[in-house]
Amino acid sequence: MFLKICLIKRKNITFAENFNTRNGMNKDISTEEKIKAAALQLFYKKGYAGTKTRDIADEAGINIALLNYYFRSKEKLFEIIMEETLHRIFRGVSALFDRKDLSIMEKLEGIACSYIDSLAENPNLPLFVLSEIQADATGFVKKNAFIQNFFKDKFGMDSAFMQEIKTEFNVDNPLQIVINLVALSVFPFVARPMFAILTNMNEEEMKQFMENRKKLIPKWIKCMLES
Amino acid sequence: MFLKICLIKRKNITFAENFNTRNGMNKDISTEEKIKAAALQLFYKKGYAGTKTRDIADEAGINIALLNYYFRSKEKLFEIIMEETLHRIFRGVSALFDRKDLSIMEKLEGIACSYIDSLAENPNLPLFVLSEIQADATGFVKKNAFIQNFFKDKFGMDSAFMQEIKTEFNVDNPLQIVINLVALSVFPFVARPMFAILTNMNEEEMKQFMENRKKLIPKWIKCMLES
DNA sequence: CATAAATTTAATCGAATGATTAATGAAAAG
DNA sequence: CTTTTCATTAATCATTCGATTAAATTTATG
Repeated sequence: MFLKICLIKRKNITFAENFNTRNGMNKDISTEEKIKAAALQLFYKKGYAGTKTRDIADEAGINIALLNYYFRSKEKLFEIIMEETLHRIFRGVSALFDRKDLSIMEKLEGIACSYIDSLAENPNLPLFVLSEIQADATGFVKKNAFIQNFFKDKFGMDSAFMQEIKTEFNVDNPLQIVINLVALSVFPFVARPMFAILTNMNEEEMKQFMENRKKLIPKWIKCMLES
Repeated sequence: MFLKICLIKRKNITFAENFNTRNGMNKDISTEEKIKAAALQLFYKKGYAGTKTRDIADEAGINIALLNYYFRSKEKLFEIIMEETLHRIFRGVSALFDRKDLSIMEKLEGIACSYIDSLAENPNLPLFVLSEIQADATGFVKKNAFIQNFFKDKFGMDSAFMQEIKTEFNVDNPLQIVINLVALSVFPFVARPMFAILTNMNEEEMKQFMENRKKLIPKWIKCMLES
């Protein structure tokens, strides 16, 4: 009963309204956003099971009850964050692929750059997404069905992009190349925690290392395509 | 008190003795191994926090108390599995690197092959290791300090191998190449759950895809080194 | 066989965890 | 100013979870 009322209430108040009326013109971040920001950091680092609602509340500087007041449950909060995360990832790639003025090589370069830039800001993101899928693949598919269609559209065997690669270069399986591109861009971030331990690199060295790859990866991919 | 006695007791019985006397000549797998096997599968898939002792017990077909009888706690069991996992990973690479009869390219080829072969049998392994490090890097380092020295020995900037690469080929940072080798070999397994969802590949197609890479990766690496 | 030791089980304890309630404080509306 | 609505808190409930105990069963030993 309580929950039903609560949710109906909140439906009438969009975030924008709340933001402008209640808290008075961006004065400080809304509670809802504070919770989401805290939850995101913790989920990214410790995963769903490893993150406790009390930790989120502490990190956000609020009461546990507020978390449920705004998001109903830990699981719902998680779903929202996962969904926003996925959209953030795919939106960037999507925009790049819709541009008609870029050649294949330019698009490949663009992917590497945009991945590295955005992951530099969220280094824990890819490992978070991948391990949650590993933990519960069926649940993930059920909740994020859109992804399959998206991928089929852009990277399916008979998509424009894949056909172009196949004809322009003489490659058997373009999927191998696409995987390589993502591997070279994303893996250093996935392996970053281990990499940091092994190499004793500091923050700055690590950043420079990744930065260098933005120019190197397209070179490597090009030489794969032409070999 | 109970625990102390329990542990002291168990120290006098090595696994081999137990195996041959108690259960009579390999007749069936020892309880200890059954628990470890079940725990490994679950830890690999769901991570430390996501795996419940009751699930391990169910999977192994035993009582929860037995888990603590043999391993004292969930955490100790986890540490054992993590340690064995790490040793399994590094032992293979180590053996390869100690061979004097192989050229650099042969070693690089060997790494790709051995990674792909062993990960084909434990596809969930890399994501497990990497995400546990992400969840608690300091704890990991404390418990597995040997890794740092190992890596410094084999892949440190002034190790024989790295120096060889630097002189034989004209590469600025050999670490970039090593990371690429690992990325190309390991990433497909890390991304496997997502990859499976996106491409709708079945088990057999996936296996063939990975198998093909064993020959492709050395080719790609070679062309990176020579470009 | 009888006794001791090792293994296994059922029952349960205490702490942690997700969620809820009822009360309080703050802001908006009339 | 009063009333209503929304936001926040402290306290607490119900479950889950890791761990332990004491008893039962099995296996080894003299």
